[in-house]
Amino acid sequence: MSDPLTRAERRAATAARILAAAQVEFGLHGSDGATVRSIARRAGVDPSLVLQHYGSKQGLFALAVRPVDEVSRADAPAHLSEVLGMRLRELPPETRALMRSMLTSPEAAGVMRTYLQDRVDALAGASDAEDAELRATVLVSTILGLTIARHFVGLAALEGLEQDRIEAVVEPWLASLLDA
Amino acid sequence: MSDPLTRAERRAATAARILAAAQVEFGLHGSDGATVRSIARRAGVDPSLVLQHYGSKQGLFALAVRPVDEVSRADAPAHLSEVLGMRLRELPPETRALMRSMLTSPEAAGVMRTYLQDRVDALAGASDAEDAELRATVLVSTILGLTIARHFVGLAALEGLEQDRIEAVVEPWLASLLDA
DNA sequence: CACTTCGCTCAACGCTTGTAGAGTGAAGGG
DNA sequence: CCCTTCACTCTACAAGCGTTGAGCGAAGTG
Repeated sequence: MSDPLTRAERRAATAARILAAAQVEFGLHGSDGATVRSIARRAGVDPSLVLQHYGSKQGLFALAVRPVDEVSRADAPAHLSEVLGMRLRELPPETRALMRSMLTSPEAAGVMRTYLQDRVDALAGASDAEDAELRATVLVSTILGLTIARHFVGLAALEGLEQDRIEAVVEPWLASLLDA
Repeated sequence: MSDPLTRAERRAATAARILAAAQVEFGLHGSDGATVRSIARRAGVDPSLVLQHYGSKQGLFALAVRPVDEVSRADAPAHLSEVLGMRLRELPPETRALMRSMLTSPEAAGVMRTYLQDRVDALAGASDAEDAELRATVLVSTILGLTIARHFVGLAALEGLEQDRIEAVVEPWLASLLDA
């Protein structure tokens, strides 16, 4: 069933375990609140091993919050409802880690800015209206706000799994911003 | 011109200076990143004096991020455009401090949740639609997202002082959410 | 079976943090 | 003018941090 793993494979496996643990810890406590020791504890490993693998806490953080590049869709607006749906569900670990630190870590803020601006550009490029970029920015900011309100602040109306009802209200409203 | 200040007055003045310094530092670096020493340095005071005045760093933080209670308007929706305008300008120090820490400090998150939920309730109470609370929550979350995108992430289209143009796009769009 | 490689742990460092307590010197009351 | 009060500073400590280098023991090689 399971082949005996080679030394390199075992090493790669623990490296991956450490990275996953780091994403969880950064996602729970932010880039400052999460410590090398807490990450190591979660990965079941000695603290110094974390640094042997990733050089420094900062290097590990940079990897942990790197967004997985999504396939850029031609039909950007149609892609929107999909993104909205994902942001209202459970967030993937690297997204959680990035968002948790975006207000206190300049590095995370930079990654977030680049990521969001890319989204804005893709969205604005699909339109040729006067205010295209501004409208796209407002739309992206709205999804950002909903994600924070849902997963980090915990506003009552966004809790629970009445996700369909939320999308039913939000989606047409978002669409109306681009049409106008 | 200036009356000689009594001892109590001088003490109160330095206390206020420390609180103001704390709001700036918390606003710049968050509740963890700001240190008692950095706050004291900014206030031109010894670190231990900070604690003699406010007991602990946490106590000082709690005071520093306490929202100034605004007069609750009867015409909540009309109040909206005013709030939106303020959030697009420079943020007051206590708001900046609160927002900076809302993702990494459970205490700040709690204060923010209460504050936003109050806004939602005031807004939803003015309507009697089916989805009133959900729509109010989405609206409040949108303003939150715009504020973060403008002041903390720095999306290009929200920078600069084209505030009027932004409001011209956003205000009617927000209003349409409540009317529908 | 001997020898090397190397993934991993152990122990320790220098530094910064929040906080406590003693000390100081000027303001204020008799 | 003396003596108390007290706003403020100085010094110190224990804890936790990121990071480093030496050592161990099992996996791989001949």
